Amino acid sequence: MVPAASSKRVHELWTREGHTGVDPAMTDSGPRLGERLPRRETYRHGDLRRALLRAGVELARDGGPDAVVLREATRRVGVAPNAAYRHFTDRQALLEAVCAVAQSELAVAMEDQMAQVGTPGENPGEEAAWARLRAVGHGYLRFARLEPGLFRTAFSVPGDMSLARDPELAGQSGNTAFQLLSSTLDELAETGALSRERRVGAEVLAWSAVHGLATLLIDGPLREADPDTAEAMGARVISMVEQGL
Amino acid sequence: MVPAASSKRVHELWTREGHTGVDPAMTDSGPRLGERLPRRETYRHGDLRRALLRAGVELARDGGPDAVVLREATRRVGVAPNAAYRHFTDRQALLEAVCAVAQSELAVAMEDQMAQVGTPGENPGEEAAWARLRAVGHGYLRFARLEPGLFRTAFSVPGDMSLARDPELAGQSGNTAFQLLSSTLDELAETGALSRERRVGAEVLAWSAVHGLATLLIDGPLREADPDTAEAMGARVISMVEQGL
DNA sequence: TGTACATCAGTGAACGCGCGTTCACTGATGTAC
DNA sequence: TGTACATCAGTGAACGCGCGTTCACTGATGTAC
Repeated sequence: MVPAASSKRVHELWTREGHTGVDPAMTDSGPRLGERLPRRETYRHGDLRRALLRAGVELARDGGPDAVVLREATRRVGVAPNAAYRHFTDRQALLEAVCAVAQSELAVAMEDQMAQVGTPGENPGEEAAWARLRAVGHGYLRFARLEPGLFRTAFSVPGDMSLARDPELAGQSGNTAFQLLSSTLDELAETGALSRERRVGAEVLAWSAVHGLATLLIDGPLREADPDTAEAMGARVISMVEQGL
Repeated sequence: MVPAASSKRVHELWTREGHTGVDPAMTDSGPRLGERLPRRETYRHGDLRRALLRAGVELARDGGPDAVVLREATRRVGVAPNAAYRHFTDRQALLEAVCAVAQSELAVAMEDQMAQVGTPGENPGEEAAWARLRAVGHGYLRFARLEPGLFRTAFSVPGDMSLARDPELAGQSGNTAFQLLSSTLDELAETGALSRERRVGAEVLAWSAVHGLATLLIDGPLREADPDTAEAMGARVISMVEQGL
């Protein structure tokens, strides 16, 4: 519909190799970042890669990773099934791109919660650091409950800790979900709230607790829990982490 | 091959409606429970339902819930694809039966760990109660790491906490995984190690932490961790639960 | 005890489905002269 | 500025695959007489 801004440079900013944080085009559709004049307004389609990615994200949102079906994405965009192969080598490549978006959105959800506490610069001290840790956890749980399909997609693609710092998976601050957790724990160590010894490997402790609750709530036996109960469980799990660290 | 013992009563003991604990026929193949003489040695096949279930469990073991493919199960048993419909209403019914076996095996894995500590009768007191709680967690993690396919299958079928006490999902003691956790926490409350207030909802805390680590280790970003690291992470998560409860 | 019959576990063939992917193509776009 | 040409994004048709499921059947088993 609306042709996207697309000098090659700008175009690349919004494709797999370049973006940081959640691609605004996943929700908007107007031209972006007009620092350079677009050399042309459209390709044949306009910007099929991004359109397919957006369709893939919607599929993941509604049905998780298995719902990211290449033919359905092309159908939604109004294009022949094989057109996708101009932009993704195969279905797996599309799924991986969608997964990266999902991870970015997770990081953004965590940043949103953290913003309510303020940055360490704005709001220093031990108690604020603990509050930021709680915000990390609540953001994670909130995203899982509000976007279960994307949450599942974020963890669906083979990939290990080597990606934990991949800027492609980052939120608006340029940090990934893992980095947000990690730097908050660093801060707790710096304020002295956490001994050096206890700091080591603390990521796994916090992450396990919150990830487990998220999984049990959205896919597991706790899936029938109402939002208030889920919220209360989240608060208790997070408080267990605080005490147990 | 080997015809199974099968008076109607005995037969039902090993089918969906009747069994407790892990069906030994999932691993053995000889006749069982000979208290009654079999009225006949075989059906056409012998005992197709159980054979299909066993094949389904092997598929789940190797590839998780998605690998439980009805046609493949019949192929392995050496029977026409539609023969399965004499014993399962559809593929979902087979998957649910496999899921029940997986949950039983999880409970058994936990019982095995707990047996090393001894029952509350054999080994009473607060410290032993904590040791039993650690055993519950280690059994859970051990099963996830040794049988990731079955672990994923155990949590793959829609079903909520109303099944938490379903004898069909129980281990050898007749308790489900959830009941093993729950009664261990009860014991901690009785010895005074856990106040009434902290006892409430404690299942979710312990379960979340351990389930989260299991998920991250087998399907998630920690999947590359070597066994020793995984073991150490498990110990730390469990110790966090102890301190955080 | 022997025979006719009913049951129902398993067969054989076929169905429609939707998927991912490949092929040779076409025609709008951007570029070289 | 105008024309010929190369590029390559998207087309149209088709492929093979494996799945779950349905149908009318057959023939061994257990039962009624």
